[in-house]
Amino acid sequence: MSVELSEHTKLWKQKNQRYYGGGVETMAAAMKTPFRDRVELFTNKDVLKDHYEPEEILERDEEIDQYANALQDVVDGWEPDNVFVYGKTGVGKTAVTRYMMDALEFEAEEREGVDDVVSVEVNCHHHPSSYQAAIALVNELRSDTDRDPLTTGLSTSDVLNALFDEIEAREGTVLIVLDEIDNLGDDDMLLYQLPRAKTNGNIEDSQVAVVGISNDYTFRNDLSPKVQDTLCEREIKFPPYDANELVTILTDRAERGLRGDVLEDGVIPQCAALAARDRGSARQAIDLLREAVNVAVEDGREVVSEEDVDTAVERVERGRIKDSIKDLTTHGQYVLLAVTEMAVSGETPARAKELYGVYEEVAAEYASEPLSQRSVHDHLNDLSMLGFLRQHDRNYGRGGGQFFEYELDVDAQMVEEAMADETE
DNA sequence: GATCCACAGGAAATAGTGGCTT
DNA sequence: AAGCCACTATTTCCTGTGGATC
Repeated sequence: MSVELSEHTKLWKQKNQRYYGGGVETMAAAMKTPFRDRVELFTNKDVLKDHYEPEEILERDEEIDQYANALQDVVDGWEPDNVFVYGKTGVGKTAVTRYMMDALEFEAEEREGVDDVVSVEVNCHHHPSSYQAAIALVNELRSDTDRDPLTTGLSTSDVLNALFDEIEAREGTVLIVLDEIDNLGDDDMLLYQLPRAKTNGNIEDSQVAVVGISNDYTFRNDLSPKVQDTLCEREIKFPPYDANELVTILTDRAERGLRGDVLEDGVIPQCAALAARDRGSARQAIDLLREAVNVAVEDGREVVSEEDVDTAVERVERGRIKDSIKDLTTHGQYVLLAVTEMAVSGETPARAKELYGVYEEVAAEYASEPLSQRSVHDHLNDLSMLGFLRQHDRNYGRGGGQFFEYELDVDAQMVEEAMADETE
């Protein structure tokens, strides 16, 4: 009986034969490794990664002007306005804000008679309540001193007082940047307290301004009116990038991060067009470009073609789904699986009641007590918000009543793959 | 125009986690 | 160790709602 040997097993056997057969001196010389020679297309990989911060901001001149206008008071030595920045993900809000903060700190240093400026940034995605964000702010402010960081367990007022103390100790202008501020939901406490710290006498020697960054414009309307007025003294809107702007950005990144001759002419325009049509996000466009290059590299080719972009689209989408599935609670995942199962057997759109039955089976498969219907409702709602599901409002009146039907809004196969990795 | 279906989703209560203070 | 405190995920109970039907 003969077994078909894999490519790598054959190589391994050959190596052993050559070495133990005495043909070569060392193991290394006999070795033919599974690693291939491949041509390096990147000159700097970081430039195309998510966390890369561009040193130059492109195609956002108008927004930078508006920003500078809003913060001019700081440079002139006045109490600054609070700023509310909004726009979808990947349109440069955070990058421009960081750039402005650096510029501001520098400018304040240069000018005579202007107080020092300090900026602290906290991402509310990781600290999704006023309380937690306040703690993070204190720790951020303490990070360049030798004071111990705060942990949870303190009462709200203790945390606030600690925060005011830190701000006061700076004796200058403190700009508090709250990124992804919509994650605070309707928890106003911090947003209410900070702008009023001065009038309430919590702070005397320093000045505070809040810069709120939000993906979601409706967040502004959810705030209580009092907070809305103070927080949104200045509003700066970041529109999505159009295809031309994305071409500029991608061209710049390609020049910094790739060898000169690796992209076919159509690649950058195609990435730009796809991203512009979808969300107008620079991050998305750059992800596409990077993955397209990776596809070519893995294939051992030296030139990136437009077909590689098509493959990249699928990969990026898959990665996105995988990441957000990871963030779901286990029961959120089961509910999603239930919908996926029904979608595969062609039973969607389905109403919550039907889905609940399938969900119970899924939970049983994972030896988990099923949650109540009410909770599954909430999970279905969450999944719709996150873009996994689409909700259809149905109303058949007296005979049928009002209810929702749900269907999958992403590729069923991708969900199954991602879930398989997740629950292994 | 009143009625009523079949839910959606709000409110309050509960259980459980993790960490600080005394 | 006991007592707080904040926070999350969940359950139970219950009110609200749009529009087809009476």
